[in-house]
Amino acid sequence: MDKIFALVDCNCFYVSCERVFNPSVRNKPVVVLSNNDGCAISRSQEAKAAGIAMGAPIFKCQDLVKKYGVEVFSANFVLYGDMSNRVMAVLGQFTPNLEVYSIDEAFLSLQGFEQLGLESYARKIRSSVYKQTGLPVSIGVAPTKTLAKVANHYAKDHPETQGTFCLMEEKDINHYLAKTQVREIWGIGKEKAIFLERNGIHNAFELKNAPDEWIKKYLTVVTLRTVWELRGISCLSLEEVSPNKKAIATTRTFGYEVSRMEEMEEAVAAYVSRSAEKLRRQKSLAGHIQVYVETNPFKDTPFYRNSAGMKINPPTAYTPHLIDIAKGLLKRIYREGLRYKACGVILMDFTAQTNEQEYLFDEKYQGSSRQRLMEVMDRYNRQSNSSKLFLAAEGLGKPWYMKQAHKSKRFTTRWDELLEVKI
DNA sequence: TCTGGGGTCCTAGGACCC
DNA sequence: TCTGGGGTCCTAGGACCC
Repeated sequence: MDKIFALVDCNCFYVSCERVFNPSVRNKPVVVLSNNDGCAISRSQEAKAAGIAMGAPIFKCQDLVKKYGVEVFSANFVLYGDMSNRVMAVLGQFTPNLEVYSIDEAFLSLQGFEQLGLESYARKIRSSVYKQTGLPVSIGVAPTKTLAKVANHYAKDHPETQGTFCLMEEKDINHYLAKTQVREIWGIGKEKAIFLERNGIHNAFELKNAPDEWIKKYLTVVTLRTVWELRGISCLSLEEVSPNKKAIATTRTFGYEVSRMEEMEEAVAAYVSRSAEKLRRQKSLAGHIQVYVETNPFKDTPFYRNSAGMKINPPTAYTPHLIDIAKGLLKRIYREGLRYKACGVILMDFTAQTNEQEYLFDEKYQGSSRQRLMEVMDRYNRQSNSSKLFLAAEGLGKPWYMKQAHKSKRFTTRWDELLEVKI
């Protein structure tokens, strides 16, 4: 039986989340900023129309913000993560086969639902998500994931579709592929688009008909899969169980430029802690750790970036041990007198927690009591939705912490931040 | 003054081995 | 003067995604 994929994608997700709890910004231009209140990473239609580009540094848009009365929010990922879970729960009511692809997107298998009418089923999904979460979504339906993306874009950009679009017939598919630029295809980025256009391939229909050998030779098997998907041959299947991560990174820019070693150490310790929490959540041990630091790349002063990594043998998920190693790595790359703008910690080479090996000689990090300590910290912080329990190495004040001047409340995950309705 | 963060996969090239 | 060939593993970097 032929496959049928639906791609459900939330419209300007972060902005829409803010609008659910703040009706006063519903018909206004709205942007949500990246960490540290840096760039615009989510924009309402009105903000796009006002000329605020995706990823634009907000300080460069102050004129537009003032002129159009743009409402500006700091990123509130706790809120967005919780809203995302709610959307996914609604989608789960409509199919047993669901892949959560990102915080604001999911692929659904609609195989077996044809007799209900794909068009009307998609409309039902869309209205249910809106009714139960307050979030608007667009839905594209097609025989492959890549074509579902095409259909989804069309639904999003054309109001007459009312947010849903099915692309199931060969004739329709060819028609819409001819109207799709190669750069808009899922999997074709800037570099590949330039290469394709230089070789006379401008739209998705032309790419669909390009010779396999030529694609494979110059654009690797990855793009060949994309081409097959455009032909309606499904190469990318539904990944219903999300596999464990192969790398876990915590990297941040600072609220201000940091020079002192002690502050750098605190930041590294804090980022190790965040990474190790995620590591333990997926029940893994890290066999390699990488630390990097960098100065502000936008300044005239010479840019410095350096990283150091180390094998961890035997692998561990014990935060104090990881912090010790990370601090040692930091010492190797830290240069006195520089002003650092960011640093990061990356854990990788994971093994399963059940394979934990005992230390033969070094007893400092050994023993089940250490593991229990981590379990207790994780459980408490998770249940209280906070990071009240943390290691002193992270520092108390965290003066280097990112700026978040326009942050909304955690309406859905904190009792003390619930939405108040005044009558 | 102010410029995000977190992932995956693939390839090329070097080191090393027999 | 002439100086093999094939395999694996690791790392860095590119390209892409949201």
